[in-house]
Amino acid sequence: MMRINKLTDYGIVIMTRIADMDQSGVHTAREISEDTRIPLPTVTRLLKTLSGNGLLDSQRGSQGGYSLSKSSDDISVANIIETFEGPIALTECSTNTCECAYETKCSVEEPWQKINDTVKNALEGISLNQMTGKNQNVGLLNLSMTYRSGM
Amino acid sequence: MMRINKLTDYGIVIMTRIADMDQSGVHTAREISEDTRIPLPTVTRLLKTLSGNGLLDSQRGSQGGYSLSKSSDDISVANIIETFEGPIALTECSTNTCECAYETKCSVEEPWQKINDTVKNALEGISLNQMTGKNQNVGLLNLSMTYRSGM
DNA sequence: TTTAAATAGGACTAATTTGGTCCAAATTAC
DNA sequence: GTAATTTGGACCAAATTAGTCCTATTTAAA
Repeated sequence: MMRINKLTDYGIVIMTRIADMDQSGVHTAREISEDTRIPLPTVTRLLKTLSGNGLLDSQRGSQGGYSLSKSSDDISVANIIETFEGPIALTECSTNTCECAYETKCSVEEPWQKINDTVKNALEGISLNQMTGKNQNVGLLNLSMTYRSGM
Repeated sequence: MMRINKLTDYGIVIMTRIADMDQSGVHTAREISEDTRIPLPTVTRLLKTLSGNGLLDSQRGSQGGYSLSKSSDDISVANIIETFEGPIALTECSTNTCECAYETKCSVEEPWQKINDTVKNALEGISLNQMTGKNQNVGLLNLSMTYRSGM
């Protein structure tokens, strides 16, 4: 159904939640799990991935936890998705590793590249800040202005 | 990796191939299989789905086969994707059956709706004709003008 | 009217991906 | 030193996807 994965969805929920809470503060896996009701083992795994990819800073040990590595204005939905799913590409053909077993695919390659760029641009245009509750309305206005003008 | 399914990809290849060949002619599953090198059983299943959803007309019996149900200008990539994967929606939240088990998801719902609209618009803007070899360059020009102006 | 060439419908299995859990190790504050 | 954390990785279960196969139906043409 051309969905992003559930874990990616969770990842966005978690990032949004951290941004919604104290942005400068440090939050533990347990805290986030209780807050989002996503099971703890799953949350820890997601947090590891997010920090491993530089979207979160981590602090080990007692009183440790995770915090945003940069402002929620500077983190895009595309950043989060790519953390979990790799480069945004609807078909293999649009990645560099295209083998094109069927020759017809190749005539189709460039249009796909454009399609993927469009999708990627859309996702890069949404900041984490726009996903939070506080700034939701502002974010929506910006967003709809951004993409409607071209369609 | 946020990909469309392999079968959907095949579906697009098959439709493109039919559009590339004689558009008004009738083509059998065997012919298309040999042409695209996609295994026959898989091709027959895909063709059944495509005709069942109205993108292809089918004619049974000897001398039968499949043909485009309408002009390749009037068939979009979105049409083909939706045939195999249902409504284009990156998250469940953006469909009508959203249950929002985690309350944070809801603050995120509207941005997602916008994102999905963007993706959907992009895919609706690509016609099958633009995917074919002949009209490739023309199609690309149109496409890039369409979506670049807004980004 | 028989036969061959097609599509139609659906059941079924294998392969792959995804979701989720768990454990042992390393780090840090108190 | 101890408790609270993250880190890294292995592991399994569940769900989805890919692919095949069989039988029925339809149609053109010999």
